[in-house]
Amino acid sequence: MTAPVVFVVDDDPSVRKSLTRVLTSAGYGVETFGSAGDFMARTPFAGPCCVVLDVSMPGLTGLHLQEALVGAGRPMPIVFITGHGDIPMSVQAMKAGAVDFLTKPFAVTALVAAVQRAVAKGVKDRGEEDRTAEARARVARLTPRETEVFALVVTGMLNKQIAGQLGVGEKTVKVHRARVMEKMQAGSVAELVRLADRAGVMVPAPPALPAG
Amino acid sequence: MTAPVVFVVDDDPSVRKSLTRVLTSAGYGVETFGSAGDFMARTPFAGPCCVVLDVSMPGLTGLHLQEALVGAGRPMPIVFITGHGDIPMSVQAMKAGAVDFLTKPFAVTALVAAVQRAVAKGVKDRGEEDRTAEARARVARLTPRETEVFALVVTGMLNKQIAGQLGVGEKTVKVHRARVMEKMQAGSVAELVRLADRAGVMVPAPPALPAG
DNA sequence: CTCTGCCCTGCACTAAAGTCCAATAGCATT
DNA sequence: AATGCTATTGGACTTTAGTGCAGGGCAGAG
Repeated sequence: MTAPVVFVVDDDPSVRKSLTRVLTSAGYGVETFGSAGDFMARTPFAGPCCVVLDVSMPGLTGLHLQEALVGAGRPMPIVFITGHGDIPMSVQAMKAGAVDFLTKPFAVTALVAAVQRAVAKGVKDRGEEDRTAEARARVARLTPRETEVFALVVTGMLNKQIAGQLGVGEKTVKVHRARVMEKMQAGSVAELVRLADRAGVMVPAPPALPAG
Repeated sequence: MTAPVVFVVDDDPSVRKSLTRVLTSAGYGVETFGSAGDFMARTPFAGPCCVVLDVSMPGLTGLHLQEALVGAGRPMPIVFITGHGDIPMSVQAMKAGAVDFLTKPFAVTALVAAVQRAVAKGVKDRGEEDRTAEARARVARLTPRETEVFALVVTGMLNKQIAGQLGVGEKTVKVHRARVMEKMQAGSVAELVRLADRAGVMVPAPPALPAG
């Protein structure tokens, strides 16, 4: 059981030092960075973690780093700290998903509490993402036809109806369906439906009828 | 097609007047209130709407009103405006779900844009809530036994397994199951699963085996 | 050309789910 | 006692889903 890691990003060495002391004594692992760029260069961390970030820094600001992390598909829970922030800045940060936005001087307990919430959120979000990614990965292994059948099955349609919709025999649907269950590693329709919803599977538009 | 309504809550009559002018010309219906209490007393509005709220008011503040609305099970999207706010205040508001937090003086376009986002969010959230409430209402109509069967069906278990789990005959399960489908107005297992997930149905703990 | 992957299908059969009709029984309310 | 809701089950039967084995066609890679 490794302790959660807090990444401190601040251009002021004395702030880094004091935050390190506080967070370490609170039981967290701590890594410090002097600029947003330095942090972005770090290898993505897989375990429980969060970022404590100074909003105003030379070069990439904290808000920019926040955007960059999201843009890089590497979203992380962020606790902002600032000495000279303003309301629009804090609002933007919160809109972009920040966990908290503290102004100096702040109580140590407030920071630790925020970090704790951030780590918890990170773990939760990571779990969600992982499961969604796994579901999508499985969907990606389906052949085009299997994907179509999959989408219709989770609609609740009968094999017969699916067959009609796709213009193939019912038997064919059964075969595809069996493969879908296997590839999606679903033991039941219920599981299949949940996997579909998680992966965001959409029903394909039904083809125009050839004529009544 | 009625226009969305914006509820303006501000203790300053001149602000109410100018906001009314701006929002009306932007195509919104507007109702103004001089205090949080006045607004709480209003009959809940069913259509698309949002609140434009001054944070600092005598009596109940904007932040308190925000809490009160949530506490009353009547959450509404809120756009805060303030002349003398601070960062902690804005952060608290955003954490509590505010759509935006504008400081005076603000651009009219910024307000209108925020209101538009708020109304959109309100419509979306309302829809979600309605559907969840509907699902729960249906679940509430189930008898205890039906509820158990329901919970197990959406797990993906076979009738035979459910029968074993509940200690009844497979036939009995079929009967309950049919009633569940009817009462839940589900046309397929897929729909049933989605209703269950939306209503937050949990699987009951399996009874201890009588002995291996 | 062969091999492989994808798509389509038929037949036969088992298992599971859904649908009627009908009946018994406990429990609570009226 | 009568009525109504819930829970339970049986029997008979139809419809679906799932499985195994068999085949065919088509297109791209080697």
